[in-house]
Amino acid sequence: MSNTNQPLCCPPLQTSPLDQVDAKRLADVFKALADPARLTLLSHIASQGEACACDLPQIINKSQPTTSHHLSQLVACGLLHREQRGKWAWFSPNRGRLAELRDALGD
Amino acid sequence: MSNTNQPLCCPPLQTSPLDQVDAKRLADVFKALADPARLTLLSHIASQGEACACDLPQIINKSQPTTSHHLSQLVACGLLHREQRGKWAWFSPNRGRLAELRDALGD
DNA sequence: CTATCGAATTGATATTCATCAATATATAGT
DNA sequence: ACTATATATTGATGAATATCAATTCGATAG
Repeated sequence: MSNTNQPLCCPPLQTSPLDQVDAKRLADVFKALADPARLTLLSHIASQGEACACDLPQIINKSQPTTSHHLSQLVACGLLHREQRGKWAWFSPNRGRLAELRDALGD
Repeated sequence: MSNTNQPLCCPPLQTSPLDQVDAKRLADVFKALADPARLTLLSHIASQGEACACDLPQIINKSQPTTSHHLSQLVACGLLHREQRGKWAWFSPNRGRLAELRDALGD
């Protein structure tokens, strides 16, 4: 999907009309936030600073594959970073991306 | 759906873990933003200050019923206000709600 | 090299959602 | 009341998505 290191897009929503490309890019990120389980994951990870994948199925009360799937989506749209440490996968928030989102919403 | 005049929810995502109720509430609003057509509508309306429904199908290049459906969703989650003026329906942004969303994302 | 354990992928299913054509509702003017 | 126009609702359909069980992939330890 999108390159996580590249800026997301666009001047603030309320300032000038979005063009088609930016609307699609933004929608893809909001899509990732449009699910209670993913919001819970993101919030949990962001408030801790980081979290091990091994602990996350219990946080959202879903199976391991489902949890993995949600995490992948958050990584794919650049909201989370993933790091392998030995056998374990650790996730941390991409606060820059969250700031970009805030800016896109705002004035 | 949710009461538009009531505050949306929750301390910032990155500050403390969302509880289930807040996660659901937030997800519902993000769901409304998770579509390019709705983002385009919101952005168009917010940058103009207001807009007549009559002009909006051409903005997103979709049918009148589809456009109406998208507008309803944006109103339902409190992102847009709707006002009837004679035969026409006018929509304006709920900037307060957008600010709440920004706060929910941010630090 | 093999066994083990954590995480991702595959395949299947049920649900949600975007979209449009057709129809209904509402508002204004004659 | 009747007509015309703007918007909403209904019903149907195809596409996308969340979820899990089963399997595969990957990494470490013996």
